[in-house]
Amino acid sequence: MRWEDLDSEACSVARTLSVVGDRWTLLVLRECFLGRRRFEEFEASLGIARHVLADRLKKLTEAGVLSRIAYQERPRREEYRLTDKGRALNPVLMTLAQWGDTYMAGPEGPPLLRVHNACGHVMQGVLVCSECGEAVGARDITPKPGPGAARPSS
Amino acid sequence: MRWEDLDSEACSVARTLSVVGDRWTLLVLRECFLGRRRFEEFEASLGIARHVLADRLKKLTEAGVLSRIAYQERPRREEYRLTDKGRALNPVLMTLAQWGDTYMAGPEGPPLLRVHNACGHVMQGVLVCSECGEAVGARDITPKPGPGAARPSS
DNA sequence: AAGATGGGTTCCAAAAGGGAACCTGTCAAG
DNA sequence: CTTGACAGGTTCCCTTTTGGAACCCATCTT
Repeated sequence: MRWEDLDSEACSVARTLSVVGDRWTLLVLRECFLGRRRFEEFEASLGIARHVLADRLKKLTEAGVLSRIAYQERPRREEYRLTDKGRALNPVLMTLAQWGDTYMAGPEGPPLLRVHNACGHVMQGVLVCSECGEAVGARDITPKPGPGAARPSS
Repeated sequence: MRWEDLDSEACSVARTLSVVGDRWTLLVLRECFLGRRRFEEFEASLGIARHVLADRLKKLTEAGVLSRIAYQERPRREEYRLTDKGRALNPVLMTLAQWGDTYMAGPEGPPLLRVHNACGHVMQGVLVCSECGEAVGARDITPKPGPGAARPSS
């Protein structure tokens, strides 16, 4: 299977990965959530090859996850900012970070904490059911075909 | 930067991606959460090259995300099951799936729905603050260095 | 005129991936 | 007792993607 074909799979995970499932893309997005916006900032903080970075930024922009916005004319310079669609990926980054906090941190503890602005505490994100509000684990849910299941090779 | 060096980055996202950040790994895990366990099942449902699948399963097993368990002797056959560490990745898969449901689904809607066993409703996972219980968005949190920040090249 | 800056593009060698064929135990059938 | 099937890999070859470094280009600054 080719990587670009993933977006036509009848699976939202696969479709999402067709956009962000690349080696570097999620790290670029991590930098975005930390406030990074400029090409050179991404390069310096990630150590990514420049042409790979250029390619990822282009693809993320085409996908509507980032937008290029000029921050000065003459010489024209553009920076990359998260769109709403991009900010909607925050839960993915948070859950990735929390798994790393739990399973990949050294004895000192996690490298980065998250403070909830509203309540002021260091927090963890907890995934709860939108309907009943209870926390949900892997075994608490049952998958069921949805309306978009088995699209007839559209 | 080399891919394997990611686990020594002072960032939990990077460390997590050093385990699951590969093109195929998250799709293998999706299959695990859907109940797939055997080599041939993974191959058939993913269309992945066999040696790549063998490599990913080996790496996930070494990382403690999957475990190999014999389901018959003579001939010895083994299957791959999620460990607790692996099941802890469920929030990552759920948030990926939900982003895809929102932004990548066709007009028909998402291909797969999730039913919460406890309350019986079709649900979305909502990320809430562990301290105050409020839903958290990208702009509601402020990162702050944690105890494991800037490890002195341990 | 000689840098410096920001944001890329080009080139080459090395690594990873796709596809198909081949290998290894074990059992079942003829 | 040879042939086939099954599960789970491994090998081989060729294409695509990376990593790394060099080069390009428009615009200020000295």
